Amino acid sequence: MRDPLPDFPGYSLRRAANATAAELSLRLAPLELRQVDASVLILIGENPDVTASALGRQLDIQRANMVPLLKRLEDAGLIERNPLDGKSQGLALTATGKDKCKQAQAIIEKFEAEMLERVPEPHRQHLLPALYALWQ
Amino acid sequence: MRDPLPDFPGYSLRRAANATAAELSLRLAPLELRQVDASVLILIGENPDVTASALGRQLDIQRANMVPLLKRLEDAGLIERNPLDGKSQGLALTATGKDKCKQAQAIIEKFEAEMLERVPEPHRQHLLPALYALWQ
DNA sequence: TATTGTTATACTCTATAACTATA
DNA sequence: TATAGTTATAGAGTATAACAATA
Repeated sequence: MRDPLPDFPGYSLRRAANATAAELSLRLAPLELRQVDASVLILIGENPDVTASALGRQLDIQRANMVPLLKRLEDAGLIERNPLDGKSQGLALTATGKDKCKQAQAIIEKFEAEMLERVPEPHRQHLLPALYALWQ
Repeated sequence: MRDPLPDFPGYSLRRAANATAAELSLRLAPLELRQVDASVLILIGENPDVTASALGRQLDIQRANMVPLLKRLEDAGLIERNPLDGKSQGLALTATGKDKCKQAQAIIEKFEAEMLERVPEPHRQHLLPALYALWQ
């Protein structure tokens, strides 16, 4: 079939994102974590006592949608909430959460490395800076 | 906030894809087309008498999900169906569809050019080949 | 036996509006 | 007055299973 679409960087960007996201999801499935769960765990791990609102802003997730997401992580025993003042609550990883987060990071780092290996050498080092420029 | 995520190519890939897709959607909105609608119109334009199933395979869209998509385009008067045999139907652009497709292509090409301009010069030419390697 | 087009449905993800309580 | 957390809900987008008709 004649298909001019893959020559559009925007189209290939979407297809590449879909393909890699699908694969990472499969690899995280044994941990019973979605990608966004792993992202949240990593951010909480790096920023103890971060609030749900701040996480949402950083990850481009609406406050309202953080509620069920954090509830799932809390119900799974991975995070805990500590009141900072009367209205804010700081998030932190539990011991189980820290362990799960480490496992997720190992999977992600392996995945990222393998992903980069698929990119032909001359282009490899340019991928991250190019992508970065498109959303930062 | 400490955030190691943007240094993961896979994460930046997803963020870049989301950001650019959101912008292209805004630009296509005046035509009352979604991105996938534009993709379908372009493919039909390049491949007269293509079938719904073949389109789905090319675009990674399930047969079942092509039905409401094509119905919308047909109801909008952009495509028409011609029986190829007893069970397959060839798709083609109507005159209105050809016009709409041209407008969409103009918007997309302008968008793609502006998107590439945002990528610093030394990285620009490497983006498409790098992305291509990740999903093809 | 495989494929096309289709229906129905469920599930996830996301967006929006509204409400309360507090800073 | 702005912000944090929450609830409820609606809309996309996608996945799955099943079916009839035809190749």
